[in-house]
Amino acid sequence: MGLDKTQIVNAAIEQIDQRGLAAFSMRELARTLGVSPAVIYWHVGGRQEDLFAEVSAVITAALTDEIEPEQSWQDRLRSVFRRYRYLVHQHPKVAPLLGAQMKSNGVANLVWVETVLAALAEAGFEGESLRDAFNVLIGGLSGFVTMELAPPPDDADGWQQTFADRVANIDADSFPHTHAVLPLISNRIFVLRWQNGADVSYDSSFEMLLDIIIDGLTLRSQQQGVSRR
Amino acid sequence: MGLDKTQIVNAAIEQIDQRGLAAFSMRELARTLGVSPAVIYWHVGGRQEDLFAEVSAVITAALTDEIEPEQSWQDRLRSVFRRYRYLVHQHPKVAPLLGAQMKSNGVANLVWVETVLAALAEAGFEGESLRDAFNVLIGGLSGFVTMELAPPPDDADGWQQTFADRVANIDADSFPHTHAVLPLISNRIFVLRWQNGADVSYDSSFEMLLDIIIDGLTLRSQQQGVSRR
DNA sequence: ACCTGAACACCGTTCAAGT
DNA sequence: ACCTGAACACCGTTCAAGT
Repeated sequence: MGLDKTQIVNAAIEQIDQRGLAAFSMRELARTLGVSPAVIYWHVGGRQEDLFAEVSAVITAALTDEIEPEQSWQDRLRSVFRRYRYLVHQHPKVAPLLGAQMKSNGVANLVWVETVLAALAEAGFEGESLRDAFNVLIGGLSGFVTMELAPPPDDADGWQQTFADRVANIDADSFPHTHAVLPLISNRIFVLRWQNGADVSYDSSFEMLLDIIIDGLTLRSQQQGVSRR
Repeated sequence: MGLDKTQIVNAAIEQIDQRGLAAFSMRELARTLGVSPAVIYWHVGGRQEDLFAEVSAVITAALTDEIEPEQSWQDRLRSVFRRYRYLVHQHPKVAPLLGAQMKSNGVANLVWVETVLAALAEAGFEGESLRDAFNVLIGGLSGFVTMELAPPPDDADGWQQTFADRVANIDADSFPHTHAVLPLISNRIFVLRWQNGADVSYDSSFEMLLDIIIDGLTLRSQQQGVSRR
């Protein structure tokens, strides 16, 4: 009675949550499981990527829970993408796997795809614009979460401090607009920050993007509807 | 007369372009430069992350070229994000560095930030909504490009074929909406694809997202303008 | 200032062999 | 079916020493 794929995947998630993706290692994982490295390969398939795909699948498994079919298509989309963000925030250090590796996001669950496509079909999208609307949602919103949770470097050298200082000393003559709003944006906009979305809230920015996209899709679905008649 | 930081960074870009980010190695880079590994550390700073940051900086250096100040703020934003996408597409395999690593996207150039903030200020954004508008643009649009160019696994095993087959055989009863539009979406939407944006065009999806965001910001800037008077 | 060589402490992955 | 042990071919990074 020994190891189990589920246990291995859970241990991997735990290890990533703690030490981060960059520090993850198959051998270290084997060590914490008290087992020879080869065991992991035996249970999970030939490559590290297979394990990462499993990790992604586990984290996104609960994506479509709590979707109520009687809601409007807009509200269903809101729910499912808010939930995506919520689930990834439970494991912020896994985020790059979901956003920036195709084997992982290819595994993602079909119920999710079906839910989004059903909502868009109900809205009246079809053909190429259905495809585009789908990609707008996933690319824009999952993309946002990926950027939001992009991992900072390990701060062995004092990178955070150095970068914070650089930001604080941005030249007012060369970059007047930036300088003028520095207290407002410092460490709180994507390019000028030394902490990520695990430490600084991007809630209101995400909500604004979500609103803009849903509104934009609503508008375009009506145009579609009109042109079909 | 020897090596130079610029040469090292360029060689690194070339190596990533060819073999991909996963296969990148400091030692291999040293080998192709005909030099001891230690040399790279001497020229570029103590860690691989420093080299990657330089790579990112080079690729995004030309971001704000060709911006014409007499254009409307909407058109300037369109230009700069289309150009972002264009530049990253020149080096698709570097994309994860820009989207999913903070040290890299922290380095990104201040002229870019200034350009975006200036456009948003002209639109009438201020305070928290300025911050959100900025994050909506970078998070949504750069995030889209990151997802679009998420690298597929090396196809040593026949992952592409396997996945393509899985998609082709999606069950019509369990996933009716997905099944109904399969020919349209197969390999062309983010979750159901085995190639990425380097091989399959996402132009129209990106343009739709760009339109939606600019339109949404225009609307919200007018509401801001009204409330200020 | 720039480079070499060697060393340290690791990796991922495979494979024969054990039970 | 599940696991061990050892092996192969690598890594990133540092440091003394050379010119």
